[in-house]
Amino acid sequence: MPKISDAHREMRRAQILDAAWRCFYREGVQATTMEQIIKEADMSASAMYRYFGGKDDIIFSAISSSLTAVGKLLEPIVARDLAPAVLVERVTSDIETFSHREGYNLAAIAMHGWSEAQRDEKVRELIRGFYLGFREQLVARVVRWQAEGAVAPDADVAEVAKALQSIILGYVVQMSIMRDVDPAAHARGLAALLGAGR
Amino acid sequence: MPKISDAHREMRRAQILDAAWRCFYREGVQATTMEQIIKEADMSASAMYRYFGGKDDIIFSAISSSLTAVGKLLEPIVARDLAPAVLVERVTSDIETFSHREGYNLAAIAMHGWSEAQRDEKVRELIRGFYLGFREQLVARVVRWQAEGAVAPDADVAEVAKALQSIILGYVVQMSIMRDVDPAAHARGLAALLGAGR
Amino acid sequence: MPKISDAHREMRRAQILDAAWRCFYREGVQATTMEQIIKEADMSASAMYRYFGGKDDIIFSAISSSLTAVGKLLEPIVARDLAPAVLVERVTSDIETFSHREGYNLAAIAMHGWSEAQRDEKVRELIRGFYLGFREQLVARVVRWQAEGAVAPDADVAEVAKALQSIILGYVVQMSIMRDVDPAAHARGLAALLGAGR
Amino acid sequence: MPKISDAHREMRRAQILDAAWRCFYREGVQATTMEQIIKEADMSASAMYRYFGGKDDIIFSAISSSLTAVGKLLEPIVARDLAPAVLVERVTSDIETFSHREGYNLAAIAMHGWSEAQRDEKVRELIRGFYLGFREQLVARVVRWQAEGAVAPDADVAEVAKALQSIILGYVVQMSIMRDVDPAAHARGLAALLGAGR
DNA sequence: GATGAATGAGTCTTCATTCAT
DNA sequence: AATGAATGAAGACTCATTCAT
Repeated sequence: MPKISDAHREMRRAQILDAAWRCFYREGVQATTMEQIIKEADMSASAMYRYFGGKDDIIFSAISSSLTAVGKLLEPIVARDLAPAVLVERVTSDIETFSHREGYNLAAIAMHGWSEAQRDEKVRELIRGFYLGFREQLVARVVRWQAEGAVAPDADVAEVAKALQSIILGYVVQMSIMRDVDPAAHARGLAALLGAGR
Repeated sequence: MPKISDAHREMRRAQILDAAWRCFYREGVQATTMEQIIKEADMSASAMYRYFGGKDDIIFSAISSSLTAVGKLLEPIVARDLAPAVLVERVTSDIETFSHREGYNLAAIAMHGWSEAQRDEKVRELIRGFYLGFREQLVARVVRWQAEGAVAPDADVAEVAKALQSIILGYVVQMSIMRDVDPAAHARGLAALLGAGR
Repeated sequence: MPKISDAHREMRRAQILDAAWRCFYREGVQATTMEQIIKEADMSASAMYRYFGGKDDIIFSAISSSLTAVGKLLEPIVARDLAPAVLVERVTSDIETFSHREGYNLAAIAMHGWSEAQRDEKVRELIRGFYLGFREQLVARVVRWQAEGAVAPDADVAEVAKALQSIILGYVVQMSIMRDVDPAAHARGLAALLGAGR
Repeated sequence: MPKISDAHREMRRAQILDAAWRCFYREGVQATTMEQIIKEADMSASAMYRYFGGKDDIIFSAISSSLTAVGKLLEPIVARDLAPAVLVERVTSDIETFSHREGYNLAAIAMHGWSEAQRDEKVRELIRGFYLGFREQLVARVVRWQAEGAVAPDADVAEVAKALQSIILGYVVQMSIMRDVDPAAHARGLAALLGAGR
């Protein structure tokens, strides 16, 4: 009897979070009203409050689920044995693909999440934790590059990972603001710059 | 006589925009209320509407004036003859300094501005225009690096500038979310990565 | 077969009314929500509506059953042959005992009932009817006091009963507001005052 | 300039509290909506919130101002040199007169206040403090009766005052529930009862 | 007979903006 | 030019009640 209830509950929650992101993407997180989310999710106000404690809960859960989705997307790429510029290309390319396939702009969502993080410490901790986890994976990647001789043996791997993460995050910014970047071209530009290190 | 009025007007506008940023930084752009700005600027509601058309006008003007300030800060650095990693270090270092000196977090402001850009096309055009202008300066810088042999002669300078801009923007993201980056270390990490291009 | 059903029905109704009073006592009658009663009675919303027509029905029935309980409590006391001050002491003492034994504060319940009576004529009629019935018993008591010479032969027994009822009701008020009254002390104070009539 | 503001403020607050009592009297405290008070006070919702922090603030202030009014009414009566039954008659008679003159039923208001006191400790403390203050005046009165020989010299004056207060409070209850009491008849009944103490 | 998810109307409160003074 | 009291519309959230299962 309650078996249906549990699966049903998760389905409803996902339906609501999806609707929320479609609104957040269009209107911004704070400017989105509960009424908009409710209408987008095609349910009643009171039904919504059965699944989430309130607007803050929806915002937090939406950002959280978004990060989980991005994590699932990027983890396998970083695990592969790719050179720096190629890694950046694959990551940015997958972000682009994911954005368009899912119907909501992942880059726009990131901007809203970062903004929200500035005013809500809990959200900042959530995003920060996720990014630090991703950075750990980058560190592991850099360690292997170092073993292969692709990175100087005396380099601080943590510092390299931070620089690498800057490039990826900066791409997302340009993707959502200038909208004139392209994974392949960006990777070529990076590769040319990498050669400049000599 | 109207000269004083004009100067007065500009002073009042600046006072309001400063107050607005202090609020936006704490609360987020959309979540900030006019009442908060009014109290922070220490003036009456009606006085406020004498200097700005409304909330949207304040948001747009605040972002615009912020960009102008950042432009003035960065232009001289890009004009100097610095190697890539050094350039990035100087730019990020100046952003850090500027943030703390002015009493409001420039990185946080950037997040809010980018978020706002996703829902207000006019704001996006404003920021985009500014970033494209900055990129032009980076292109000029890359051209000179190419002339000096620091960048491969067959590289597309626009692509290189975009990659460079990613690094700077990504630094700002990490500065506002992870808050564990440091201009010098970040530049060292980048330098190590640049050497990887061989 | 319908006999069990009837007994079951009455048990369920009593269970609900008990739960309702525990809520009313804590939250006030109007401020109590159906959800609170439902949770306190540990049943489903729809089950509740099978036994009562709605919130108003529960309120009315709860007050009614409460009055019945108080009636059963007080009737035997008034029937006994006690002097005025002793009667008041026994009545107030039994109200105190009943309050604590049953786990819900009878005096608090009275306040809520009286308040509800101000806005719902049906409730007022219910309580009024009960109090008039109790007063009848007091009248009978006063008649006997008069016969015994304890009350002046020319006194209007109805007026004396009203005065007596005031003392009892006023005790309940002080019990729920000041919470510093005690049946014995109160009766002693009354006895001292009674002597003042000479 | 702000001189008008202060007088204006108090006038507005009084206007709102008056409107609130008219509503509380009809609907009960909790069941009264802000919309009703707003309409009754003939102002906008936002204007209301300029003068009171919210519904709870209005409730508390309304009860508080009501107690102050009752205090002003009763103090001079208790100060006079009257016999017990006469004192009760004057007090109840003035409460009756005040109720009808002011256009809102003071007894009904008392019921609502007592009920509210059961669920809001701050309200209970407010009312309790007021009643204890009134009781102090009664104690002073009893002391003088004792000096005059109208009360037994060994009686505990505090206990007598409590009994006296019960009679007054109980009258108010009967006034609002049975609505068949009358100050003079009630005082006569009390006097007959007082004589019963011999 | 029982459940608990769903609802629409309503609740308190706040907002950006205006206007009499 | 300046004030700050006032507003109508909208904000988040809750309620008593019903109905498909």
